[in-house]
Amino acid sequence: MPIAEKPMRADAIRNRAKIVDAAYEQIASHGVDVGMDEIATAAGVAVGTLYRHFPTKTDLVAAIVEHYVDAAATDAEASLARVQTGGSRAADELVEYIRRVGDSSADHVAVKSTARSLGVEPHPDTSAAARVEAALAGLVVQGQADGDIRPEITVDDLFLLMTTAPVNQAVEVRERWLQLVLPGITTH
Amino acid sequence: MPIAEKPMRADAIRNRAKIVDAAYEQIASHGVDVGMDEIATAAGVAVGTLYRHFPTKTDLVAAIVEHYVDAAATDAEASLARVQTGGSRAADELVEYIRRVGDSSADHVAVKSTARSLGVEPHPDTSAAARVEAALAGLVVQGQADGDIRPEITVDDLFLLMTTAPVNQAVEVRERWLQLVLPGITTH
Amino acid sequence: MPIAEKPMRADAIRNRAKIVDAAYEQIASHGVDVGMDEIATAAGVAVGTLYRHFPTKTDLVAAIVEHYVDAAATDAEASLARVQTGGSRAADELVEYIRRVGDSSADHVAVKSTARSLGVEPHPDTSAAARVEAALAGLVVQGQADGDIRPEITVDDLFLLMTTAPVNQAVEVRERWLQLVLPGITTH
Amino acid sequence: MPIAEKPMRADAIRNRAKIVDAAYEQIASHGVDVGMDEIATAAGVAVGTLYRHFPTKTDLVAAIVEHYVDAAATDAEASLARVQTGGSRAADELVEYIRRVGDSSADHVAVKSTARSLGVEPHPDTSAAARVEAALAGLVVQGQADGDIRPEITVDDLFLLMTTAPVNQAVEVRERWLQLVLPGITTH
DNA sequence: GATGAATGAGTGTTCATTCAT
DNA sequence: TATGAATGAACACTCATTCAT
Repeated sequence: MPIAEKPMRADAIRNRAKIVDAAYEQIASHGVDVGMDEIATAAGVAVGTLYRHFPTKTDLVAAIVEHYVDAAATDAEASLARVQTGGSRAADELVEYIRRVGDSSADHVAVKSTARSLGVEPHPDTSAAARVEAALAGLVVQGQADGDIRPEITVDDLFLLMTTAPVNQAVEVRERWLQLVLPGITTH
Repeated sequence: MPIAEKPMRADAIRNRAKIVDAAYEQIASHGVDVGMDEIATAAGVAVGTLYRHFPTKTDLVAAIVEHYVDAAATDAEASLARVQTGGSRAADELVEYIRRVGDSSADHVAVKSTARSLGVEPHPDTSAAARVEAALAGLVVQGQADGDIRPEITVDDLFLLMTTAPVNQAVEVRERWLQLVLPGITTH
Repeated sequence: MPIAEKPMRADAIRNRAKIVDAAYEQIASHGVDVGMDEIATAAGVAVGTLYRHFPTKTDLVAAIVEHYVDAAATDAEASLARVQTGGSRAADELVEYIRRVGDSSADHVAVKSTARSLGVEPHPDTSAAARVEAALAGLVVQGQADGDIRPEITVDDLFLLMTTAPVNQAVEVRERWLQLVLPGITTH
Repeated sequence: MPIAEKPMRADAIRNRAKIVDAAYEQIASHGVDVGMDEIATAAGVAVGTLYRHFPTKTDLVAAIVEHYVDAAATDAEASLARVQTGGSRAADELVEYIRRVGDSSADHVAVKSTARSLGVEPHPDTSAAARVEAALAGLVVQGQADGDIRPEITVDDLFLLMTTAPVNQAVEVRERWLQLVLPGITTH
């Protein structure tokens, strides 16, 4: 039963979003070591405001990761939906999904390493993470029912592979990695 | 025409070794951002000494990486030797080698990311790196001749996988990763 | 079109002044090599504050020099004013001015050499420097019209002498130097 | 009555000379802040050797200054000799001497400021300084007897002017300075 | 609530000097 | 005695965080 939180003021919400976006952008393009001032400037607010929303740099990064996971969750759910409506095959969606996750991280080099370097848990117990898990589970089960995915594969296996994907490398490298890794997942 | 380098003094050699060891240890356990002072203290020398041996933090990290690659090279050559003397099967040695590399890095969390974060080339054109490459090439060729390794596999593929191995995870996780990845390399 | 600069906060202005004063004092009495920390302490602020106002030691010294030149400009203009209102003779004012500049620098040994050693231009194209030049030019012209100043003397000549004055010596020495140098400027 | 000092070994003397030369060169061209290591390297010895000869950087600089004063002394004595043999007029020699001192320092920018910045007395009580003084005294007296030099001028006056000469400026500037300063010394 | 000035511990690095070889 | 490796205090500068306005 959630504690009733006073709703944020409209401009505070707007600021929060601006900050997360700017921080994402800055950290992605200049690495974890961008200063808080730089992030604040990029977000068009003062440092103080930034600290009002995120008491710690770590908190800010955690928010970014959550943001990122959230997008991934929405993506995964869309994949599952396409399968469930008969629009496509589960295994194909799974492969495409892994590829897309790698691609999107690739544009934003440092986010993952950032998260780790600041001790942010890779899989925070967010609802977003849970949503990814649920959607992928759906795809795996269906893929196995189709006989396309190896029966012993679990969602954790997929997480393991995705968290070790060579995100900050050229497309060809990422594609080659996918080809190397696929036989361990699929049945053919 | 050999370059006439004056041999280092005995104590200087000892210090250099102490420094590399301590730096390895410190960076591995506390991340790249350990201070040079901390490293020096851990090595039992003064900062100045550290800087006499490595004019820059980057130089120090490069030396550590080289040290690490060197060990990996010796290991790979031993594997190849065992195969060439008929002592064991190339594919088996390859798998074991990958596992060992993961194990050894595992104790020392951050070294690889460290190297990258400081702009140290992952594969500096060291003789050590060349040695690893040569030995692994030998294993791959033999494994393919044996029909154990997929014909399209190259040494670069192995590097790709090894550099994305989940080094900083528990044994079981690393083992699971190996099982997921193996089908992409071997023929069975 | 005036550049819209947000006015500094009152306390920031106060701090800036405190810093310039303290830096002047410290550098003057202990030489250029006083640490920034020492200057900060003397100013009663933390180093960070010092760096917020002057991003570089060189910037700080430049500010000090400007401060100093500014005072000299005001002084020179006062001299010229006295002459123009008929209150005194141009040549006398000139001599007194040179003496005063020597005196004021004398308390603060190293400022000039400091400026030079940090690569700060001796005559930055500040309005202050221009003001000194204009006022001295006025005095020189009038002194020549009076027949007191040698006709070939220029403002640059005065600068040359003033920048070579023995600022860090005892009064008597400085006075003797003035007597040695005067015949080259005046007609008697 | 000097204490009998054990004569230096031949190679020690050679080293001392090499060091002073190298130090002169280095400090002149790179400023006071050249490291002792750099000086030692330039002199072809190890730092330890340098420190055996000069226990302190200040001592080394003092030695350089003495070296410089020594050359100036020889020069001054030659001037005096030319006057005494009737070869030239004292006042002319004096002016030329001042010009030469400025010139020679000019090649070696930082030496004087160096000396001062390290707290080396400008007129160490060396025999060399005494020789300069004696020779200049001879020139002054003769110049005054000739009616060319103002009667109130002393050797100290000359020192005062020479130590304030704009040594590190272009020839034209130095020449202009000389013209400005001459009327204070001569009778015409 | 937002601002941005102030804080101060910490960083990598230098260099005069000492001392074991 | 000469060597050059070791020392360590000092330096200019940074940046996450706090707090007066």
